[in-house]
Amino acid sequence: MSLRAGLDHAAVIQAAAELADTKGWDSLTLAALAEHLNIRAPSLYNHVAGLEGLRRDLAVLGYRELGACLARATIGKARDEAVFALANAYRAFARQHPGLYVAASRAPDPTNQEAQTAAGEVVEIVVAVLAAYGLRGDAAIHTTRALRSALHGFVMLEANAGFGIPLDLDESFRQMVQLFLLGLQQQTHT
Amino acid sequence: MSLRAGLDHAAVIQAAAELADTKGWDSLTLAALAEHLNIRAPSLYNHVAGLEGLRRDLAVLGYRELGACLARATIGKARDEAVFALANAYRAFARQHPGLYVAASRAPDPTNQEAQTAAGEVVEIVVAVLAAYGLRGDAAIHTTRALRSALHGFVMLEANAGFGIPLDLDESFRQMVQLFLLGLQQQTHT
DNA sequence: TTGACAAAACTACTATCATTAGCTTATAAT
DNA sequence: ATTATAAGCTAATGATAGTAGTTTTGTCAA
Repeated sequence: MSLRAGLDHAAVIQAAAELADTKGWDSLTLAALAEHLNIRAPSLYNHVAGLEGLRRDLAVLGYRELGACLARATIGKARDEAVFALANAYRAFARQHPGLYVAASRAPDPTNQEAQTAAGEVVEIVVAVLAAYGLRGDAAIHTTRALRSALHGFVMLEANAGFGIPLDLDESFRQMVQLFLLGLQQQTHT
Repeated sequence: MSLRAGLDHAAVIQAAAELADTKGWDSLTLAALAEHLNIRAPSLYNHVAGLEGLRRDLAVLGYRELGACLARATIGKARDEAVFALANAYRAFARQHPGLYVAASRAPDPTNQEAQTAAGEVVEIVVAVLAAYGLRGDAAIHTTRALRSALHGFVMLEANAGFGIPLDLDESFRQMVQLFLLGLQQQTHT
């Protein structure tokens, strides 16, 4: 075993993701991360561009993992079945990776091509699922935004205990997706 | 003019709201607030219970102002007209008061009756608007959660520049509310 | 095998911020 | 006028991010 920690960029980001998921996004500090990795805080600057850089890099990991999760869930499915699978996978990801999800809910760095691509792929999956309803062009974008808003809003409110009343959240989520699908059906009918 | 600043709790919270709205939620620090008020940071502890207490108190102001805003917008309206008015007022509030909105999107302090009441009144307005569609009991709660999720998700994504593509956001928002109403109509038909 | 180089880690330091403790003084009620 | 309270203050501590400069280690080529 070497005396040096032997970290690289990926290992640091991975450790940061674990820390954010277990201790919370707000508790992800360079000091805590350094302690977790058994190095001194300034050594982290060899791998990430400060706290902001760490958060940006974590966002990219978040886009990728969320995208992979959604792709896995929707493969081989279509229309309502695909939408339900997408929605459930989205919510499951946010619950299993609360810190990484928050990281991924930040806007991708406009100057970073990798970030743009990874974030774009998440959107593409939603667009692809909705394409089965005949949505194209602007209509596809508007509807994608609606679905994303509902999913994002729900998981954020859930994570923040924003729903006060103790009524089954699983059922609320199912009904929300169902409501979206009913509306979609009506909209594409006309 | 007195030598003493003569602040009280309300004035401090009000100043904090302005600071959060103009400089951003993350820039709301006790140091910045104290400077803005021309006092020293420790003096703030005469009015609020630290940074966390300030945020909790700001949340209460947020619930109240948001509730008043929504009530004003929906008074004298019913059904689809009321839902559109509510949604537009909700989004307008989040845009005009980005800091206060973030404060209000935190869960109300369970030990603070005032916070619970203020937050509850916001939910009550949404429930009341949806009551016109014959929703009662659990169904009303599920549907309220769906609408809140969509609204919250949209305004948060909008505030974080989360919608990458440069396509008219006003139109996206209108279509999202329309989609919700179409679904609602279908759901309550059966 | 050895030696040089780049990377990874370190120490030491500064600045900002939240927070506590304890002191001072303005103000308002008596 | 006196006094009690509350609003402000200074001073100090501890956590954190970040910078500068140094040491050390692993690797790779001579």
